[in-house]
Amino acid sequence: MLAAERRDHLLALLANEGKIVAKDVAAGLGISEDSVRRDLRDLAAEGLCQRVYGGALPVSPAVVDYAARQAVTPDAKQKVASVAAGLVPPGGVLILDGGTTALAVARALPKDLACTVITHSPTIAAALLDHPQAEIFLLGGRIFKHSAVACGAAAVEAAQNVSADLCLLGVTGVHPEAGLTTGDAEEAAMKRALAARAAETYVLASSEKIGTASRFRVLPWAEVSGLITDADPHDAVIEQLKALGVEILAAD
Amino acid sequence: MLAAERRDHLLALLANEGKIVAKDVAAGLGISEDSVRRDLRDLAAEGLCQRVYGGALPVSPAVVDYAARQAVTPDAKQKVASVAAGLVPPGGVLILDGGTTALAVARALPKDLACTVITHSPTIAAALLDHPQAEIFLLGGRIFKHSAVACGAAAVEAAQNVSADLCLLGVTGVHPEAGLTTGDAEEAAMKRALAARAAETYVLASSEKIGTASRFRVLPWAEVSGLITDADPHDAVIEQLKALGVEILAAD
DNA sequence: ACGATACATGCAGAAACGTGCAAGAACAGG
DNA sequence: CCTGTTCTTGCACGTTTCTGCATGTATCGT
Repeated sequence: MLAAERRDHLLALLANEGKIVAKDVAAGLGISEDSVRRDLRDLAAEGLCQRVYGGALPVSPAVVDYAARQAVTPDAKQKVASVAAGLVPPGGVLILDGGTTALAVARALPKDLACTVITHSPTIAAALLDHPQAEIFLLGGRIFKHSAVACGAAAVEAAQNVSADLCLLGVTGVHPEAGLTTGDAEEAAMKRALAARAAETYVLASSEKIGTASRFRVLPWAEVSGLITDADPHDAVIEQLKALGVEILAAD
Repeated sequence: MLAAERRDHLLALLANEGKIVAKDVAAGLGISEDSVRRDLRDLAAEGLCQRVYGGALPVSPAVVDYAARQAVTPDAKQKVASVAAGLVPPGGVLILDGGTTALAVARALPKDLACTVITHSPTIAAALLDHPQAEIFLLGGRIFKHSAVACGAAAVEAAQNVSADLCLLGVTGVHPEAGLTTGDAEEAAMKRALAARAAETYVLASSEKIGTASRFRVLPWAEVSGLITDADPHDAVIEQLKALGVEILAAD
């Protein structure tokens, strides 16, 4: 059995049965559990399944979204979001990325702040509906289900027509050499397009992302104004970033 | 049964029944009460449920509401939405307007329907995230807070670049002479732009809108394929519309 | 106040996990 | 055809996580 064939088999299984039990699949196909686990790990990295103890489950944006809406935002993200929200001046124009941290920023914006928010996330646009003074501009395009944001050519094109004072970007990896990274190429391109349209770009990264890198680069450090994080300011990685000239905004 | 699966099961149970009794679940799934209690403890820690003696309850009434909102949708809109959802063929391209009735349509679409939905409503885009087979295309633009949809020049321009088989339009007034009307000029223009991009246009209108007119005209009857409503087919206004050549799809 | 039930905690066996390693297959270049 | 490289795969190992049970404590209903 070819590796790619196995991969398809797993995805089909996931679609048909709604779950994968590593042990059963290994026994069924006559291969080792290690291979199954490796495949699942890869699929999960690509956002095609959700890895859980014992196997995998389908990525369920509904559940994620549902959980994100109801769950108390983790403390770290909350702190980062508060600091980020403080960067937005009255009357300012903000480009806000998608993702849970950015959503926390949207919620952290003062309810009566008169500003303009440009976003490619329908979730964030919806969250800002109860900010009566905020002008919301939505960037359209094909919705990328994994992270629930508009991506692709149309979205990038739409982004070309806006300009902003500040861009707040969420990423999955923050690494001194690799720069800012994320797990999907389309998303990386979109974030790049957003950052290019703002005078200043600040990155939102809770501490667990510091020192890690994902597959696709978003931006090098030269194009980033600063990093907003709850990580220890004396952390080795943070110190390295400071040496690179990155402004560090501590959230704690 | 996977641990994560069990967790989902608990959340689903919570949403559907509004409560969880640890003992019953343990017996039902054939696992120890300890495991159930541990899961509930974890879920509570994440803010996804409220732990109580003997089991758990939803964190807030809003949670049950979220799952049950489908049912909570006024009956009339629900019926209209069901009929409308039935018009969408597998593989079809649908333009879906904003508004509560259209939202009901989005929810009424079969979860595994492979179709493309084009919308200018971030709310509807978000609601469609849990339709894994649906391709979502979001039309961007300035968000009109009143109805939470993208409107204005940018949105109309974005609409020019798409084409669809079917357009489902919500309106506030349905009148034999006035045609379809709504309360805002920008919205009316946007709806017009959407209808122009689809081969067929059907209007969603629960009975209370029949025979009324708002300030701004959306479309004349000549450009509408049909009307989906729960109003009595023998209603005087409905009869008039039939005479005008409007196809009436009764929802009851 | 009492018994019954639910609970948290610690513990131990089992299962799943990640990692390093080596054997083998696939492949490119000479 | 041979050789070196890369990638895949299964195995072994130590580690982490899960689960059910036992224990003692807290809470509930009567």
